[in-house]
Amino acid sequence: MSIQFNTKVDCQYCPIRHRAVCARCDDSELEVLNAIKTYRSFEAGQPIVWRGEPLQFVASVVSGVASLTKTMEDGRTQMVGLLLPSDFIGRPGRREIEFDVTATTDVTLCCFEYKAFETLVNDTPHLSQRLMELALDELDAAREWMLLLGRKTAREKVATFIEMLVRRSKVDDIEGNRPEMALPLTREQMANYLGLTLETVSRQLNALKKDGILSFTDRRNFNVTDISQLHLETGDDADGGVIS
Amino acid sequence: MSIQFNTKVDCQYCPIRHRAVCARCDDSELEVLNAIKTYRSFEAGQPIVWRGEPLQFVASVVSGVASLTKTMEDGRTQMVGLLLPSDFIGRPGRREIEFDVTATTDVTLCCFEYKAFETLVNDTPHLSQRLMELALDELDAAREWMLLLGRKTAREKVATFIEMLVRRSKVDDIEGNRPEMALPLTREQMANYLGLTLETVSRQLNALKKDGILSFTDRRNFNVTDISQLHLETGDDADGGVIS
DNA sequence: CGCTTCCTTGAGTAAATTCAAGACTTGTGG
DNA sequence: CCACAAGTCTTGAATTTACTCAAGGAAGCG
Repeated sequence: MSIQFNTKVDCQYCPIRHRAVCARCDDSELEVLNAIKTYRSFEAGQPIVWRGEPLQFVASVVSGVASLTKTMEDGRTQMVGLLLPSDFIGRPGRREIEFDVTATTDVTLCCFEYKAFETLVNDTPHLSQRLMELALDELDAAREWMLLLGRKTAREKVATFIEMLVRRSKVDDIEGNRPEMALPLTREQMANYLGLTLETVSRQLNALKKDGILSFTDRRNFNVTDISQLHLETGDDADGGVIS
Repeated sequence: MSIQFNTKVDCQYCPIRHRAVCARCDDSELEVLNAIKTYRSFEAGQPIVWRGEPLQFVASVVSGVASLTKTMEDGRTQMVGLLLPSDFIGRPGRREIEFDVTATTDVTLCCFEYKAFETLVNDTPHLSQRLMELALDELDAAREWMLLLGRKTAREKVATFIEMLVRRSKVDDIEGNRPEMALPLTREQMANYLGLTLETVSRQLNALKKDGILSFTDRRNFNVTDISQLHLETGDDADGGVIS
């Protein structure tokens, strides 16, 4: 069994307070949200929503990582989104989604009953504005990923994925030296995100290790040993704009 | 010089009236839009907006086709969106975009000055709701394309592209028999949309012709001779749900 | 007519996949 | 504590798909 995390944290102390759907809400709006929110936990591997199934709730990811995946009839699958803390599940006016949402690590969600949330959105510009921002951010991210899927080499894909993990996780980390990080996905899941096979992902990760860009403490935990070289490997800039 | 098309058509008779950003507007709202709109035309190949350049206007595509493309430093390019009539350029709160917008055929846009439109959106729920719907539609389309780019074969990619053209253009056509259609993109542009090379696109189109699925009157104009087989070739269904 | 752009087709190549075998990790039960 | 199984990951060898390179044909435009 996974760690349960169903104790409601007051929004004031919520780690995703300033990035989630509630980011623009004032104190009184936050009180309303606080009153109707519930926490739910999912173990790694569990489904959160099935494709085509009507949403019972919408939710923000509080901790952990969830994935959005599309599957073809013959089993080929493509991950079309990765939900990290502060990301949102569910869209106004869309009761069904056309991909599966799955917990890839243990996940805690801050949930709102579908209908109640919809009503609230209609009365709360701060919420609907933020939902639009989140949707546009996702659209930008999806298009960035289209470039990766269509045009990048295997090595560039893997480097880009690692760089994205570093960028997104820094939000939660204390400034300064770069702590060890965990891969929230298996080789197979990374392959499905990057449009590769699991063998190719494995080979490329080990190549980045051999080249002194990453170092691994075990198969899932690593350090970036050369962040500027990592950036060069993404193909995103001719000359590596150093990140940190 | 291309055909100019700068005569303002009254919204009432506008071909995209019921699908564009104005779809939900009532008569009085339409009057306001009608007063501030202007038409602009672009010849095939002309840039409409450069990446990073502040938008002077937002616009709906009235006729023609425009493309959104991302380019890497070394010249690799990926088309991340295709704008057909009724599609919208520009998003609330985002004055800059991170891709180039280019006319791929002669294009006519229904334009609104950026600041004026933004003000109007804030006062008009019918507009902001519709903008959200359009953004979510684009997000769905982007994710569908991620599956194509990451997991489909060259043949499936080309078949999917043709099927999408047929589906989207039917909107404007009279019901019944399938009229001749034009490819709005060169082989190279299709390749950039599909994550292929232009040679591969050419080979796959000719293979679909050889297999009796398409027939060409010239290089840019074709008929779908076997729509249900075309659907089978997209890989989207194990057994082809017949479309028409 | 000549130029340019677009498209086709062939031959050889390369990047990533497929297939296969085995190693490491973790948890379960003897 | 060890054996065993399941899941995950690595590595090698052969294969395949799409790419690259190259040449030439067709269409459009001055």
